[in-house]
Amino acid sequence: MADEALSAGAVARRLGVAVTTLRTWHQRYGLGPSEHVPGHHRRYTPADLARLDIMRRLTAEGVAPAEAARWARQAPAVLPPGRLGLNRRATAVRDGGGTTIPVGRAGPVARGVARAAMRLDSVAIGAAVAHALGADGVVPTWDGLLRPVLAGIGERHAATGGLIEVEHLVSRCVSEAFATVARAHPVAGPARILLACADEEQHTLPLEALGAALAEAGVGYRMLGARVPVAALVEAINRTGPAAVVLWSHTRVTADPDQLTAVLAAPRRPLLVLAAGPGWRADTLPAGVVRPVNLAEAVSLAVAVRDSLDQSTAG
Amino acid sequence: MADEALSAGAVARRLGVAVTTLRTWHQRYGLGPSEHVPGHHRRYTPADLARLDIMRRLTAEGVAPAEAARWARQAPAVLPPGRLGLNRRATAVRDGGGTTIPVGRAGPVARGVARAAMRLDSVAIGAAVAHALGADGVVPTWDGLLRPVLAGIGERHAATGGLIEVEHLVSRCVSEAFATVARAHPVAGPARILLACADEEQHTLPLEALGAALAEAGVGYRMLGARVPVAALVEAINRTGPAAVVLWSHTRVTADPDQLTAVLAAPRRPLLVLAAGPGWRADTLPAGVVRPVNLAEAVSLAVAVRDSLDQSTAG
DNA sequence: GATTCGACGCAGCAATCGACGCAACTCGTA
DNA sequence: TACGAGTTGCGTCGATTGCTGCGTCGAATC
Repeated sequence: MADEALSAGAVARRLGVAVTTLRTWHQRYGLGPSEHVPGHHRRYTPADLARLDIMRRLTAEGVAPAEAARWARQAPAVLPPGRLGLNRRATAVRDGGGTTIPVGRAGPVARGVARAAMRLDSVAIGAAVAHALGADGVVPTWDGLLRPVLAGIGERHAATGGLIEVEHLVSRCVSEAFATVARAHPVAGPARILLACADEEQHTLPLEALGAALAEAGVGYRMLGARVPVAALVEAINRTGPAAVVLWSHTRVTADPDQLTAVLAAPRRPLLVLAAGPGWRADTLPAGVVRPVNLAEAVSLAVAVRDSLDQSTAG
Repeated sequence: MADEALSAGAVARRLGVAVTTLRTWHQRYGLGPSEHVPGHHRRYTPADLARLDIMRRLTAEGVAPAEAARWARQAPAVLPPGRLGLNRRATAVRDGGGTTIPVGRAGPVARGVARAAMRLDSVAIGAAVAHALGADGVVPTWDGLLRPVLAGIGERHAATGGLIEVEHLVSRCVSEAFATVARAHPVAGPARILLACADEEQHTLPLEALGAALAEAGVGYRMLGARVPVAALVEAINRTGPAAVVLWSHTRVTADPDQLTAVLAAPRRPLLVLAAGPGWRADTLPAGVVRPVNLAEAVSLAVAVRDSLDQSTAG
């Protein structure tokens, strides 16, 4: 029970900064004990300590102190990437065979989309996807409907070599649906999140899903699209100074960690760098890069960044 | 006191222009912070930001920067995002260069799109393109606006090697706009036209333009998308029995005439086979293949096929 | 008596300042 | 068709500004 309240000296020693700095942070950035009577000693609760720890970590990573403080002040400890378990088990429904796409137990809607895809019926695909997006939202639709269908097509394609036209057709329809969602949710503020594919990477759909989810959540973003060379990515970062950068890599060959290193070494280093997609290997990622396991996790991280204002130096 | 005043860098990042440009605008057009002591840092108030936003919006609409600045300077600081005057050039103002995309004499709207593209401002691009599509229709917009801009980007990309991210961004925006057009014109009848890229061909945009134009004309079509192998194309033809097939090839390497031969040899041979795109060479095309020189020609051919078909079945 | 408080000052460094120049685009003219 | 004039965005350079961490000092707190 000794963690009730820490004195300023104890906190300073624990964080590795001077006591005076702690006072400065309190005065300049409002980053102090939540309950403090002027003139009396500061007593830091564990929550205050967590805030200060975020501040310390961000400044250690090169984020400008004022910005780091803003981030730390309004962060309800979002940095630990918690597991958002959502393995929803569906009831085992048997469905007929024929020339279809394996969708596993993704439900009847997925099966319907798969059949429409085999018919090359883009109207039906678009209608079904749009309806699902409107009814369930982007993230559930992606996880529960689109990813299973696309995975099924991919599986089939890998096994038989055919079905390429089906894959393209579904991709286009899904892409259109995402674009419609994004257009239906215009975002007022400036775009603080940059979405880009890794170099040579041409799978844009997951990034578009993320974009649609962000638009749904009211977060502005900039989408660079497929095959972004490192130089172009760094230039875009310098030009627009995003708070977060999401780099998507679908396969291992496009997941060159040097791209992430280049992003981290940019003059205007983003607050948050996300390495998304199955291509990245966790053990080769440079320090300071977060690897979301989920669309949902990527969205929540990006939403958390939204509230951080820019103004790198002006206080 | 946090968001009262923005630094120059923060404003530049928010607008998507370089910091030096901001200073230039201040010096040349008097478009700077209302209270600024020479030698001291510039602090932009929300009102100043609103002025700059007017400047940004006007330039994105194609207004010459000097004129846009004049407009923004004497704006009552509170101009909601209403539609301002359209692309009418009042006085003969010379329009300069800078780091832009050459659009030739394609008009102020093209220049506005080019400027917005350089700023990676997808919202402005999408709005301008959507407005042009709605006002002028697909074919004129493609020939008069989109193709010049895209050609300018391509030229510049070929010359300098950069600008890839701009190219992707514009492509995506245009693609979304086409999709929106297609969705706004639902076609009742069956899809009799099949649109496909040649094998290994990945430029989809011209095909999407054709699709949007067909939708606008009330002609149903099926879009297969990029990189369609010959086998997949033939199978799709057999499965759906289209009256016309459009095969797009952008570069010469993807324009293998054997693909056209295979289409002509399909069990359900289409009434009309179009070899579209600059990749095809007229002297190597098999007999029975038509080569449209234009988007307009492709559209009119497709419309003709539809009409003749309707006559034969319904008459 | 040890520690912390608020206030103040100082040195290092990143961002910005003003000035200047360059390259590129458009347009009028020869 | 070629070329010069007018515009425009932005990179560069040396100087300046202002943010940042921390030390110091007299008074107050524990």
